[in-house]
Amino acid sequence: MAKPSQPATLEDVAALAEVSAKTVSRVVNAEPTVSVKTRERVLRAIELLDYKPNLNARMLAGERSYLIGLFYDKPGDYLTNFHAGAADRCRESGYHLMLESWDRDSPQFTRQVSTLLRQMRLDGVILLPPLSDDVLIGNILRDASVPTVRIAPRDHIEDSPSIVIDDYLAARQLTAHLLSLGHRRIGFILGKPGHGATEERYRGFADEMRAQNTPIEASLVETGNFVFTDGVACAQRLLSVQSPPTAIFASNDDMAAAVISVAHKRGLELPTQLSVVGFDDAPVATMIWPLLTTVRQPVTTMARLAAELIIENSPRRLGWPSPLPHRTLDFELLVRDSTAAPT
Amino acid sequence: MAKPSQPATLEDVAALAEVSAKTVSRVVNAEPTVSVKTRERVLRAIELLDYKPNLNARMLAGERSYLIGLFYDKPGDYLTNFHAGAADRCRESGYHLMLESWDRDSPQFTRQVSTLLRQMRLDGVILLPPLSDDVLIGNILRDASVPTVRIAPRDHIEDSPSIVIDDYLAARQLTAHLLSLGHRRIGFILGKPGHGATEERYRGFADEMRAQNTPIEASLVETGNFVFTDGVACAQRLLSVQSPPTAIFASNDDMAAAVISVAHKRGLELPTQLSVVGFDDAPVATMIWPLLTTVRQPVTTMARLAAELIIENSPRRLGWPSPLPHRTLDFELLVRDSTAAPT
DNA sequence: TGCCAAAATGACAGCGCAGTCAATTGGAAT
DNA sequence: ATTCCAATTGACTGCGCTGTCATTTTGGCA
Repeated sequence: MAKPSQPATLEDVAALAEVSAKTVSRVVNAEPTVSVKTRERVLRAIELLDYKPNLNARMLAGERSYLIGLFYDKPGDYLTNFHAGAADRCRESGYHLMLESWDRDSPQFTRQVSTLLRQMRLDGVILLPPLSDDVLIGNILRDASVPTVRIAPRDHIEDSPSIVIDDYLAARQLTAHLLSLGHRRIGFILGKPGHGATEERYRGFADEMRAQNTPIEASLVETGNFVFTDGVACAQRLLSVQSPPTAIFASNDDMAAAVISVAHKRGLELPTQLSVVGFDDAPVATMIWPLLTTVRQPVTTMARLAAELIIENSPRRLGWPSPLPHRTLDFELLVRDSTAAPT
Repeated sequence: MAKPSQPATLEDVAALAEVSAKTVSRVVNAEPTVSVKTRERVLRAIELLDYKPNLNARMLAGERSYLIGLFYDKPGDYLTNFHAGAADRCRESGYHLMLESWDRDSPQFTRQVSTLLRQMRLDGVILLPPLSDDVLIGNILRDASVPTVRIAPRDHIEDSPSIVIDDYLAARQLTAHLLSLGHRRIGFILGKPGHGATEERYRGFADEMRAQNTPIEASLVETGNFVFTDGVACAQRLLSVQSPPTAIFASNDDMAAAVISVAHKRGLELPTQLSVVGFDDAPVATMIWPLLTTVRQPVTTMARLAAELIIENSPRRLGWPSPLPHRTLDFELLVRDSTAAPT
């Protein structure tokens, strides 16, 4: 592995292998029309010169960019995991990730996105919630015909693949767990209205309650917008009603942590006097006591899959395969220390 | 703002403005040698065609890439904030961030990094801890002469700028806070050995204790490696000694959360029976009860600054200005609910 | 052996821009 | 008006690669 001060180019390899630059290009791009003998000679030259194709040139000349956009707006802690998973998959195929942070509420949002898209070709874009449900950005991407994969969108959008877990089913199972422990008065803290997960998780809760003939009291349903501070307020209200719930289902772990912190402050004994479940297995879920019973999404796997969908469809620019890939991945129910039978 | 299906190029603008492509290039790059009249005409044409320079072409043709690498390996929660800050600053100057996740312990680490560097020109790289102290990656970047900014490195490395907060001073102040409350037996949980912050924070603690004639007991110093689970073990040991400490200084918030969770589990009354301080103002700091007394690093500001250093030095490829910029930013002492006078 | 289609290879242009250097212009000084 | 220099502008090239299409080679078959 020689290490020339000036990186080797296609021409250099071509000269060494005594073929044309175009043939080297063919080998690099794994085009089938190269004889075995030639291919091997070229590969040896590539090895020898430690040749790496220049991405910028490829982007400029070719129709691929080897770049995938990962767009987010105020994500939770999972961003790090998600990025790691997607980056990993990208590296395997010589792709790269361009992580872009947007502010959906900024007046410049639209302009910024379309500027980016026209500045560089992206082979695809992965949309993280809540961007997965954003019509504006969806349209921009469609108009620019950038293949888009949505993570956990509210609805299946019929022009782009999506990757989800079954929030509804997970919520049902979590509720069933609480019910099986003997809880009957269960409080529920909703996420942010309009967010896909908010509806599904509540629907799962409500259906399971109904299935087991347990009434849902209106006074025990609060809206916490997925954030800790709102969760605190919800918990306080929930625990102040005449006959407080024996268990609380928070739509995510941050809000569950809020419930637990309020309970601690009030001197409640956990989990005996109050059971709490969250959702997401966020870092905080295992950084408090009692450890949260929650649902884990396979974030890293989702990320890999999202990147993979784009990478695999990138060469042929024919659009997505049909039927459109909508993958539902398995979640994991994590029963930990925050749930117990009511006293 | 017309919206042609085919993005406008330099040529298009040149034609409309009735100048040469090169002149448009000059305007776009804010070169001084363009007459006011011409510049205005060109600017109008740019506006009209909504022209955006193609990044790939710029990278290929010019000596700049408008790309900054943000390299990390297992960062904490602050990554999201850091990325957002850096991305923000980048966008202001038409730059982009390439977030790269490495595994320092992987045998392919070196090869992967140098492959990336030869695949695309980066105008600079920002190294997040613990990569800031990594000699291997430092050398690769130096050999490739990629301007590098280190975040919170252990030592000032004299060939690249760094951005730090004064961990030592912050730790002293945090310790002084505990001391002023009346604590004398104070436990300490160290971070990961070798990590820059680990040493500085302990040094600050030790110096302040010494300055106030308070002995440090060897049995009250544990090593928690900055992670929650190790923090749990440390806390258990610390609270099991014959006469346990009345306060515990954890080198970061995750470990402080661990102390609090153990205390809850043991039924200790917080903060009266045990005061706890953390470091970083991580998300968990405000997602538990009692809210953590801690130190906030201006992560977003650090990120902006790091990006800015690279952006500003990018045009002239003369290397860093001298003296080398080593910025120490102000931290913020956040006294919240986890500290009180001992009973 | 010769013929032909298929397979393999190469020549060349051009992606969109910035660097180089030569050509032109403008204006101040004479 | 003339001269001269600095300010301004443009022509041209090449960055490293891929797409297109022409050319050469190969192998199967008559």
